[in-house]
Amino acid sequence: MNRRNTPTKEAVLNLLMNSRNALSQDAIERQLDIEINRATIYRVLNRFCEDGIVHKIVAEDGKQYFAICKKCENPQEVIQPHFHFRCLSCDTIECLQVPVECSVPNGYEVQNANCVLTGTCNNCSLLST
Amino acid sequence: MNRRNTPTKEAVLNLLMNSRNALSQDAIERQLDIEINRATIYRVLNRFCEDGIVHKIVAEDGKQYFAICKKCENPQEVIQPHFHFRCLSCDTIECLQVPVECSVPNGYEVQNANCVLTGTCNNCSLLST
DNA sequence: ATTTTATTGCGAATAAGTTGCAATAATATA
DNA sequence: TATATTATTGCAACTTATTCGCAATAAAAT
Ligand SMILES: [Mn+2]
Ligand SMILES: [Mn+2]
Ligand SMILES: [Zn+2]
Ligand SMILES: [Zn+2]
Repeated sequence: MNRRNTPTKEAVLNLLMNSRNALSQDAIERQLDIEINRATIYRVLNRFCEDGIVHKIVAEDGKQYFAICKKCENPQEVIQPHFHFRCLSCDTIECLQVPVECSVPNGYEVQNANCVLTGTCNNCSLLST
Repeated sequence: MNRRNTPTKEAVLNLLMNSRNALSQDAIERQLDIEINRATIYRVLNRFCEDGIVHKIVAEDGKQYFAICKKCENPQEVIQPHFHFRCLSCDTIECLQVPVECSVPNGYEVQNANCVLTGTCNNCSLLST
């Protein structure tokens, strides 16, 4: 399963890298300048996830959102699970720089975390006052 | 919108109260001894949520799971957001007694939390050794 | 230049959850 | 107790997100 470079892949990756928010398939489709099929976008995203380039967040709306792993800082470091924030007002999801540290009961083994806080982001709470 | 007592409501609530796991609509439908329509189950569950009797968890599979608020202990206390654990092996979701404490950036207001850890539960990790 | 096979587009399928509507039944009221 | 009110239910249809099969396309290897 060798990966190939394609315009689609690059376009989606660029979009994710330049976005400060996690994006859903349809947000990606809308924001892309080139037209890419829905199924293809999902396939590209899932491949990115398999390769550890991107991580997937499932929000309480049941939809999948995708974000680049290790944004800024040192892109070497392995990404660790972190919280996400979903603003109900502007309907965006962003990665918080807050690691998920949770002591589970004895014998439990955590492999992954999907943690989404919901509320109002800084921007929106300022606007509403 | 006064609530009425119905066999359906009681059956669903009993099931949830006696279950140690969060249940999805189809799990509920399967486990009920009486036959209840899919839409009805969802409506009952959503009403329970509105009334604060039940809380909803959305897992990474995008499905909704429902669990009684304030199980054992003092049923007076307001339920606080807590972590959930989803075992990939036995495919169950349970409420952990671990509160979600997360310091969000300045100006952010948290209203709700949906936090699901994934991995292997105690039972299943014992079995696999 | 040719071959190999990863990637894509298209349409159809799947699955979860919701909604409109008419029928039913719990509760309030006379 | 009989009647009126309206919350609840069942059914079928609908919506929306995601996946899948398959044939066509196009990277990359030879
Ligand atoms: Mn993230
Ligand atoms: Mn819970
Ligand atoms: Zn916002
Ligand atoms: Zn298990």
